[in-house]
Amino acid sequence: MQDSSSIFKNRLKEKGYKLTAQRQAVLKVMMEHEGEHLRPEEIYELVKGSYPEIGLATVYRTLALLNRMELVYKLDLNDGCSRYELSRNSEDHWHHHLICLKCNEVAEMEEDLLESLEGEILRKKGFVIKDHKVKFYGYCRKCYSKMKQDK
Amino acid sequence: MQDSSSIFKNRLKEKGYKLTAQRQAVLKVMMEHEGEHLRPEEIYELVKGSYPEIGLATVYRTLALLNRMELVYKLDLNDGCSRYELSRNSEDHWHHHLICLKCNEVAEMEEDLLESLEGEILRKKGFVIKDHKVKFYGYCRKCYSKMKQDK
DNA sequence: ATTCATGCAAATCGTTTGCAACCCA
DNA sequence: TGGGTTGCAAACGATTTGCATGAAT
Repeated sequence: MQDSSSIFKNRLKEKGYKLTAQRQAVLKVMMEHEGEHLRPEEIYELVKGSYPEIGLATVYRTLALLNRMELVYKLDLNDGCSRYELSRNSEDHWHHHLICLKCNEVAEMEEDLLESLEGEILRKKGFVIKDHKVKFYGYCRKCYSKMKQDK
Repeated sequence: MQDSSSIFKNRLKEKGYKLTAQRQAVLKVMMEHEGEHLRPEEIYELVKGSYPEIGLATVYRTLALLNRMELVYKLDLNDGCSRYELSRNSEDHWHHHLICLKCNEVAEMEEDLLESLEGEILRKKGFVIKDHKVKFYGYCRKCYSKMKQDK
């Protein structure tokens, strides 16, 4: 079993790309924040902790690279910017996000309850699914009970 | 049963907003292109057919207004811009999009196969779902059979 | 030594906003 | 008449790019 950073090294070598301190620093930040949905700007600030000279453009370029290598996952929560998170492993492509309309918190569901749906889509539409993104908008437990109370 | 433009007139009146030629022109374009996923820029060009003096900012403002009134639906296909489509009716919030990774065509699925999933999420997470957006990425029938052939 | 990567600043893209003129109710 | 609405241009925020320098192989 390999961790993200050794996978990264291997894939860089494969493609003839270089392993730089900046690239390692970005990946390290992503690994230290597994499960979070970070904006490029935030990642930039965090990386500056261990590598102060880094430029924002490099962060963008590195995130795009990590995304192509499936080490991070790019997501769009419809809040005007893109967000990145470490992928748990490259096999799992299930990302269910529960977005609270009240407090804007983003919770996750890992479960792949959509599998039966994929079979149905293949049968009905002949469409072969490789990935999906699912977002649910609503009210989280906390906000929902507060809303009932206030009423 | 009311059509979109009479709903629009009523809701504008309700809120003390005004019915202008520009607003009518934008809605007309959206109605003439039901089922399509148009970019604001495209909508702008189309509206100029019947209303050449219109400004792009007005198109944006009108689309935001129509979206708030649930007469159009804003979607994000992760291609770097937002897209709008006429909503069939304000009750249905199910928008399943099948996005082909080969030809980029966007097909739709209307069916609300996710309903049982919503019950489960409520039970497990206490999260009350008001809306959801589901995107499936893969290969459409046409591209998939072409790929098998070419191989 | 070569080639790729970086930092910076300028450029770009989609979108929003300030404002004076305009026009529906 | 008066307040919402428009068109224009300028402002905006996120992201990308050109380029000379710097670093990894």
